[in-house]
Amino acid sequence: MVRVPCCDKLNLKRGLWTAEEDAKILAYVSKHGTSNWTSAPKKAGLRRCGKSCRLRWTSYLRPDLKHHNFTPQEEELIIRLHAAIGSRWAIIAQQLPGRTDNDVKNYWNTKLRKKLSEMGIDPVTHKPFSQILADYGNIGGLPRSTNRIGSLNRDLKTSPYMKPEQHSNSAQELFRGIDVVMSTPTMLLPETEPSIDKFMNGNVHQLNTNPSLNLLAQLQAMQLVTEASHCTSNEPIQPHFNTQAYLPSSSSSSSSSAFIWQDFLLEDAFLPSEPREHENVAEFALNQNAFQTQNGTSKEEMNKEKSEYQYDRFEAMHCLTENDDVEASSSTENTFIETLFHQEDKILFDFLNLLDEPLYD
DNA sequence: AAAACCCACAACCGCGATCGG
DNA sequence: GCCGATCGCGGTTGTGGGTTT
Repeated sequence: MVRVPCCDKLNLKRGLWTAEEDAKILAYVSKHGTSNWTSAPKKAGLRRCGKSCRLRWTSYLRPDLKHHNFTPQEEELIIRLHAAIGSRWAIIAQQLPGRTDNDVKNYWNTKLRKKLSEMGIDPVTHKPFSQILADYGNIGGLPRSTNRIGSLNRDLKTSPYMKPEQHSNSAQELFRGIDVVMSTPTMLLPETEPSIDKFMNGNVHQLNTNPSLNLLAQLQAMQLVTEASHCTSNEPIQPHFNTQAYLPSSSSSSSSSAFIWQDFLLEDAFLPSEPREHENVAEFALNQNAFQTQNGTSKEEMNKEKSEYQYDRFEAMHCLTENDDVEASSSTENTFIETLFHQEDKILFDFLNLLDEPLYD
C-alpha cells in the first residue's frame, strides 16, 4: 500500500490563479478527465496541490457554471432551502444549475444574510427579530407543564439537519425553541411583522414554476405525510422538514403574510415509513404547484385546496399533542431511543422548574 | 492624492467519509 | 480489517477592487 501524497506541501504556488494556469487545467481535463486530481499538477505542469486544482475546476472552470449575478428566483430558492435544511450548501447548490456550493455560500454570507437582517428577519432562525425578542422575554414565564416540551427536546437533539449555527447548545437557544413550540398551535403574526413573503416580493409564483423546486416540494411532501400519518396511528411522532413557512399559502403570497412559527423549527428528516404514501403526497405537492400556475383555475378551487390543506395541518398539530399523551402513557412500549428522550425530557423539565423557583427565599 | 475601510469573491483549511491497496 | 490516500463539504481567511474620509 504505497500511495503518493496528494500534494507536496513544499514549493507549491498558492493564491489566485493566473490565466495561464487555468489554461493548463483546462488542457489537462480535456485530455485526462476529472477522475484523478492527484496527478493533475504534474501532468498539467502546475506547481499547485491536486486538491487546489480540483477546487479551481469545480468552482470556477467547469463549463456548465454560470458566472452572472444570481436571479431573484435563485435568491428566493436559496432562502427557502436554507430555512428548510440550513447551511447545506452543496445540497442547495444542486438545486441551482450552474451554481457551486461556494457560490451559494458566498452569496448567502455577503448578500442574503444582510438583506434578511435589514428586513428584520434573523437569517439564522428565519424568524423576525421581534419574535425572537418576545421569545426571550417569555423565558421566565414558561408554563410549568406542557406535553409539547418533550417533543421539541427530541427535535432539537435528533435533527440530522440541525447545524450548530442554527441551534447552538446554549440554554438560551434551547429555551427560545421551547418557548416557540409551547405557544398556540398555529400562531399567526400580525400584518405588521416583517415577512419573508414581503421580501419575496411577488416572486413566489415564478418560483413555483421552477423545476428546481423539486427538493422543496419533496421536503414539503415529507412534512405532509408525517403529519397526516400521526392522525391515524399511535406511532411515535415522526420528524419532518419544515418548509411550509416559506412556501406560499396556496393561492396567495401577498394577501397572507402570516407565519406558522412551528414550521421554522428544524426537526428530524427521517424518511416516512411508507414510501408509497410518501410518493403520493410528493406527487400531490408537485401537482399542487403546477395546479396553482395553470391558467383558468378558479380562485374558489384554489381556496378550497388551501382551506383543506390548512385544516389538515391544524389536525396534524393536534395529533402531535395527542400522540405525546399516548406516548407518555405507554412508556413501557417505548423504544430504547424514546426512553432516552424521555429521560432527557425529564431532566430538562426539572431544570426549567428550577429556573422558575426563586434563587433566594 | 493617499490612507483607511468595506465588500465581494476566490481560495484555503480542516475534518469526516469513502476508497482501495 | 487496517490504514493511508483521496474526495467532498462547510467554515474561515486572503486578496483585490471600490468607496469613503
